Amino acid sequence: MSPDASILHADLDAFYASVEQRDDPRLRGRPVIVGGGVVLAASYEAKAYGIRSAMGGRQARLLCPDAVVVPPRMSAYSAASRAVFDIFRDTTPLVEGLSIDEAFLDVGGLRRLAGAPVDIAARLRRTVRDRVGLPITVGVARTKFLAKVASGVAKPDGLLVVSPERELDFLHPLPVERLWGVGPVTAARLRDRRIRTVGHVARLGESALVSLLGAAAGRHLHALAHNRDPRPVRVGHRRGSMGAQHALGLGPRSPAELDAILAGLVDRVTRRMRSAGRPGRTVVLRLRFADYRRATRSRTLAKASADTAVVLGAARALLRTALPEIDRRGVTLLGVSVGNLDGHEVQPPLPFDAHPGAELDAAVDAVRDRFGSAALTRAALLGRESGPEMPLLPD
DNA sequence: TCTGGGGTCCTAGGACCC
DNA sequence: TCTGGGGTCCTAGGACCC
Repeated sequence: MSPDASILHADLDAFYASVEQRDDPRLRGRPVIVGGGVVLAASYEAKAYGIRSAMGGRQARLLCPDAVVVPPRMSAYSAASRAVFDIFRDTTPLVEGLSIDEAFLDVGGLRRLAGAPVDIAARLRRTVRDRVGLPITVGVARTKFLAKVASGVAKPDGLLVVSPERELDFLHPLPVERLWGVGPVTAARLRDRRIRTVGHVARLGESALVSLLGAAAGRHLHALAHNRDPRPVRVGHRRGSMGAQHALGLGPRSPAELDAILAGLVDRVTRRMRSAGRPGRTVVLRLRFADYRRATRSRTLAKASADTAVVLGAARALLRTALPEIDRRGVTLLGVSVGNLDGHEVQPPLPFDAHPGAELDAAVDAVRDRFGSAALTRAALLGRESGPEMPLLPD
């Protein structure tokens, strides 16, 4: 890991809402909500009223009746994202995208060429503002995790560098919710133990955290609280699954309706898989019931496929098995995703007599059973010298 | 806070193999 | 006759992220 604070986390501010304000001057300076049923993004003017992403639309309008609600324009956001990522890649070849609106950039090797990380970050922010017209916040630190925390603290439209000698001073007073991987459930679990800040987490032993949160989460949190995060910025890693889903509302649905929706979802997913050249093996049916609890049903194909008919066949079989439960509980969301992209074909086990090494395996087992492993080793050594006619199995 | 759409990673049990 | 440990794959569920 570089001893320098040279990892940037660049994060567009209120991305969808900012694109809307950029493209329609009447929206600038006003509270803007993107998305109707649910808030996909809220401008900072709307956030001031307590509106957050993923909030119900009704609740949002109650908090701020004057907010302008606009439908999402995904293609405009994709285009803006591509333009911003082009600027990222002009800055450094080491760009790791995290989502449509944020990325890590490693600028460690660029000091002589492009200046100190803080100068590179400032220039990056200016360029994104000038060329794409969007506000972006950049955090700079020695580790990915800390760079992300820094950008979160610096938002909106900010720049924050955490120098290596001030890392824990910066980190420890922050609330635990700032740690990557601490959501509502984990935060509540920690709060019950009076653990409220990152500093409190750091003072806890790793084993205490592991027993509280499980092995992976406990070790992960312990490491982050001490700013131990050795992960490098990785270029060009590909996603492991692709999916599509559709929310349904509360009305009853006939099996024929569900089947039609399912076919539409599979068509969308397999089109994307084919255009990406990424066949997959594990078909997952995603369900949400009327009580908003979720369930998945999955099935793994012998061979990876991006074929509509093949994936639909598997999805239909899964839906059929779920129909009784859907009947009882009602369904409010249907989704299909395909994982195990590029997964290798699994060879079915060969029948005993077709297995090329089967006789040898049986002979080896027989020798071990009757004479022990020492005899087996001796036989193997002799076998190597004397060739395949060496009798392994005494009659 | 009454509910979108797209993902990631971890856990845990069972099957199966060596 | 009884007793092992380790590894992989599959399925299902859950927490979390943007």
